[in-house]
Amino acid sequence: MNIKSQYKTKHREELIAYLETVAGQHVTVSDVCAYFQTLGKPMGTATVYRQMERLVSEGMVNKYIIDANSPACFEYIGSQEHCCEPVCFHCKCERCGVLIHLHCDELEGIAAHLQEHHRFTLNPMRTVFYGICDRCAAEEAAEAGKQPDEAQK
Amino acid sequence: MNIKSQYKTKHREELIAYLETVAGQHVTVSDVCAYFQTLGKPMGTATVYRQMERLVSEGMVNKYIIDANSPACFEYIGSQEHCCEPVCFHCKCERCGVLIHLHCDELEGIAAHLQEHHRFTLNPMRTVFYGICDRCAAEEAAEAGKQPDEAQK
DNA sequence: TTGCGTGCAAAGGTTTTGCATGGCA
DNA sequence: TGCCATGCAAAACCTTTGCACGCAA
Repeated sequence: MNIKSQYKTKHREELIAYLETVAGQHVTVSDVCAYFQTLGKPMGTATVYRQMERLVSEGMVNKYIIDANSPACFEYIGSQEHCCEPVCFHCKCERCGVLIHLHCDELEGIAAHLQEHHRFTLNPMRTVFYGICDRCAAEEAAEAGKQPDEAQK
Repeated sequence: MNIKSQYKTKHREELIAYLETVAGQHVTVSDVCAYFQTLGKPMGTATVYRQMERLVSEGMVNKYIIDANSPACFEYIGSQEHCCEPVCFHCKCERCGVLIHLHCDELEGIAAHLQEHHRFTLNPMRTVFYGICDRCAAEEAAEAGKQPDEAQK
């Protein structure tokens, strides 16, 4: 699960530094490229993809697939210092994009259940629950109330 | 949530008939096209996409987005004739990529739990549990035993 | 007859890959 | 010095779209 090589290049450090400044938000590869472009320190698309892939497998960054046609979103989560004792679960609102961190014993039971009954070793760092947060649910309900036939799109 | 038009074309009927025969399994658009190709009744890619989109909005088919690089998976659920809930959960192995789909009452409790205790409306169609399948876990353990430093790739 | 459905091809966008060059250790 | 990282460009891939024709109602 660990990555071996890893030269500590300037690009890598700058990328991590930038990600830290937007921790808790989601950024796309093109966001990253645009940012370094404006800094006068352009970073190639391939480089960003390759570094992101590595950061994801290192557990330092989460990757979210919102939609097949949208670019992937990345979120810096650091070294999970805040998630040390219990496992940290993430819920992502598909509508407003808010990311909710949960420390919940009952959810931890999922991992045990999957292991025992389905022989599947869950990786909570990589797993994201997609859905609708309560605020968006309320807003959608309100919209549906106004225009019952146009709730979608 | 309903679609208006709807001519009852032959392609549509044949597509639904095929989907019924693979109910409970995942199929991609290219699977569908390949199937009709072998039947000598080729169906255009665009047609399949357009019909699938409609079937999804009609609630007859579920669409699953597993990974940014994988094609979307579709699953026929019909008119919910079969007793259980139409939604299934997915486990994706990070190592070999195998996709496991589960119809599991205990996992469905998660949705209820998230709703009641965290006010989060889970979307099981978008949610994928990442982890390691049992076969890969066994292989990794074997590799780790042989060569502790080369578990990956 | 009207207008949706279909097929083909091309476009759109994201992500990956090949290869030569540059930088870290 | 060796090997990884980078950049550029091109490829690969899935999905959508435009347009002309065919078919359902």
